[in-house]
Amino acid sequence: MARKPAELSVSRDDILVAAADVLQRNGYEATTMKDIAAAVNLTAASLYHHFRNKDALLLAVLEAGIALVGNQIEPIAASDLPPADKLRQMIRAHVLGLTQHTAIGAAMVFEIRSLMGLKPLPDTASDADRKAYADFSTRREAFFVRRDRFEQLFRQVIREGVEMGVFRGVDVGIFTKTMLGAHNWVGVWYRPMGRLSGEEIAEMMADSFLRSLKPE
Amino acid sequence: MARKPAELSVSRDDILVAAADVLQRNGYEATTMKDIAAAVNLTAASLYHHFRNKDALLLAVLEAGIALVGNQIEPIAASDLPPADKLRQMIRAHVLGLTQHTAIGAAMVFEIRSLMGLKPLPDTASDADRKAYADFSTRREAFFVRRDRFEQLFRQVIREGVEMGVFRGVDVGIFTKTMLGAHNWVGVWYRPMGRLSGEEIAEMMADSFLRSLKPE
Amino acid sequence: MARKPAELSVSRDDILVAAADVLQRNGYEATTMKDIAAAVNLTAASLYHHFRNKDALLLAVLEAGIALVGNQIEPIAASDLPPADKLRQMIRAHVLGLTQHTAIGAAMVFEIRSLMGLKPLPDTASDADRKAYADFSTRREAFFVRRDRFEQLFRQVIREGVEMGVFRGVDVGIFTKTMLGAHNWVGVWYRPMGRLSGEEIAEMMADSFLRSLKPE
Amino acid sequence: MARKPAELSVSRDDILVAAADVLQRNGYEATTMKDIAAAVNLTAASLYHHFRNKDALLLAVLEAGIALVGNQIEPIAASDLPPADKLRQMIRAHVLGLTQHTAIGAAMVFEIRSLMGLKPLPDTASDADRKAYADFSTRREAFFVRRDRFEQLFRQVIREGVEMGVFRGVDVGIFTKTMLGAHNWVGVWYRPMGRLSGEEIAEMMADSFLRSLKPE
DNA sequence: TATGAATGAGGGTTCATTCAT
DNA sequence: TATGAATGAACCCTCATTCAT
Repeated sequence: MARKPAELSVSRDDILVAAADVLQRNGYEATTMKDIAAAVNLTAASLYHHFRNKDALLLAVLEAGIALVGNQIEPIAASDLPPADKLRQMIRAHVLGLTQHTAIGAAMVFEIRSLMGLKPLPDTASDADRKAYADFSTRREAFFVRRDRFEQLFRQVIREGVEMGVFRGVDVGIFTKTMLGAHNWVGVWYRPMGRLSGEEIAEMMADSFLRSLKPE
Repeated sequence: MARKPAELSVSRDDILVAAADVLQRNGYEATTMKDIAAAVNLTAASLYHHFRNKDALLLAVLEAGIALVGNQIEPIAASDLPPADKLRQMIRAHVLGLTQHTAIGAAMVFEIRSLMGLKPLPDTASDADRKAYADFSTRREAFFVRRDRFEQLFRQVIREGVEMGVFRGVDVGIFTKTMLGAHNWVGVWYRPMGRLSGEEIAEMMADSFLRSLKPE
Repeated sequence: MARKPAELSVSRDDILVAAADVLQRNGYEATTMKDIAAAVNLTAASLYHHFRNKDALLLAVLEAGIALVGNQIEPIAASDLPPADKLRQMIRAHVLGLTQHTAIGAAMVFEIRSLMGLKPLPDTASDADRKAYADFSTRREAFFVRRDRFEQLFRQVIREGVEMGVFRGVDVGIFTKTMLGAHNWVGVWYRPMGRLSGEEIAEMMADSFLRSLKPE
Repeated sequence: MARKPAELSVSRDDILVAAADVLQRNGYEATTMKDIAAAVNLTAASLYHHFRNKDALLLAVLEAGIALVGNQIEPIAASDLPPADKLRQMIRAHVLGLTQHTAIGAAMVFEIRSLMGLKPLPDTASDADRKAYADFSTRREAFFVRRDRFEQLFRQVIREGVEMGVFRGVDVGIFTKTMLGAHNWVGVWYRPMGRLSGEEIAEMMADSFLRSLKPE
């Protein structure tokens, strides 16, 4: 009534990767713990050794997602490249990242709503539950903060370029949303073995948006 | 995929009675919703039409229990009988009530701990959950208040008797606890078809405690 | 033992609108029939007088969604406007439509996955069930066909413009996906009472993409 | 990859004491092996080095409980004191014992039901399991025998006193149950640092019951 | 049409228990 | 001895759906 055969027990990260994959196909709500467990050859009960509950697993996937893109974009944004070059690189990095990790990328796009919609604690929660939830809430907040910060980075390059006159006078907010919407959608339609590589796609998208920003 | 055959759908009270019975045998924690449902020929899911959850069911049973004895004792306590007569009647009513409804009586004795130990809400609770829990908490508090008040009634007759000198100078608190302990235990050992009737037992117990109170 | 207060009993369309709204907030899987029913002051059971089941309701919402945008875009696409003007009008119509009906727009974006993931009929299905399922499948197919056709319309204007040399030589597929991704995302971030109107946003987005297509 | 800090690894008795304490608060069914383990700074798995399973742990606690009171009362009952003195001492010893070890006392009161309700062996049990179960059953039986014998001791003094005419002619069974019920309840309401000491309480209760037995 | 009561089918989670380390 | 990882079995509860009224 216990134990796994052998094959090097699964790590927390293995689960994360598999979970992202399952989530991409089914969505958070339609995905069962059993589904995720099966993807790593465990039982649902075993997942609870690695994650407190389903919500925590989702959060971990999304944290991985934001780290994935954030770690790429943030250094570029912090560099002192001129706006056009900086934006081009940021777009390329973003799109490329999403094509390389479609599962996590798609989770970022589709499952954030689930993270927002999570039910608060009932008044009946034990102290331990409350503590755990507080931790969870803190991390959830941190996630949203980082995500917002991420958007700010794009917003800033664009604003800078506009102010310096190297970009035309677009509405910074709308342009950013437009661009990020296009990026996000990549995770929906991109197929690894398709006609074009992620790099080519990233290049094309960067090109499109930069052309769009060219001053008259 | 639905419906009950016929036989006049079960009422909330039917469930309560059956639940008390199952609880007496197994205890709250060891009793499953399925057990209770089976006792009224329903499925567990159906119970949720009548009670929000298992806790609410327990509370309802206990409320019925306190009402059972309270409704009997309170009028007697409010009467202007002399202390000895009043106490005698109260004891008889209490013990008799418990022998007549052993299941509910036993629940009162054994399951209150479960009612106290119920986990508070997690911080994740929805507003609806919170509202429901607040209602539940209110009723739970009311239950404890009524139970304490119940004990006060016994305490008062005894104090009155002692002060009037018709009872010996016992420690009111200890004597009350002793007496109520003896009563409560009746639900544990009384068997309906036993050697003695509930009335006989009630009579004997009343007699014992009143003799014990006789002044030197 | 029934009856709704007054307010002219709910129509199928009332339900559709309300359902889209609830879906936008919670997503299909997390939305219960009770949620939707509550939004139109009905009970869940009553919904089944209007829709065969939850899937059918989803499909109806999505059909409404595709009709919403399709009915606007198709006539424009069929007109003989020059590519640039035609595309500009199509973008404006699409974005404007999505801002005007954010709920339905968001459903189109987020819930299609649910429509794809629906589980097949159980082997135990009755003939009536099979018939209904067949009808449902047919309509579902039609939905996807129309949706693909919708994308083709954009693809065609762009191809035409490229071939005529009025647009630069973009990769038609990638550019279309990029553009539609940006559009879709509008349903996610657009807020009715925001700083800019839907028309302004639509105008800006059309402008951006057309500039991006300008030949060197 | 193990080891406890220092503090002289836990003994079987440490676990017993801690377990009784946890049981008092939560009840057997609501108590998890993890709860008990935590109370002695172990993990649940480690408990299995000391007790075959959860049931065995419960039995051990109850055995300790019956020994606690039995070892006190049995010698008194075996002495040749006159009935009134003997009963007085027995009551005092019983009540005092329960106030001194409330946790074990409460377990005796509340958890015996759990010991009775234990589920039988599954048909799939191994021979070793069957053997262990047989041992367990034997010990469980012995426990109940000793507990019944314990009650008999009280019954006998009372009968003897009645027969000798030093006690009034009470119904021996009912009086014994009444008295033991009152005793048992002490574990429920007694609080160590309360207004009265365990000895004072024991004295008062003994006094009450002996007065109650005084012949007319 | 509308609904209350009922249910089968899960889904998330907990828990006692096992085993390799 | 001690423990971490794993698991089967259950349990509470939810939900889509049905049917009699």
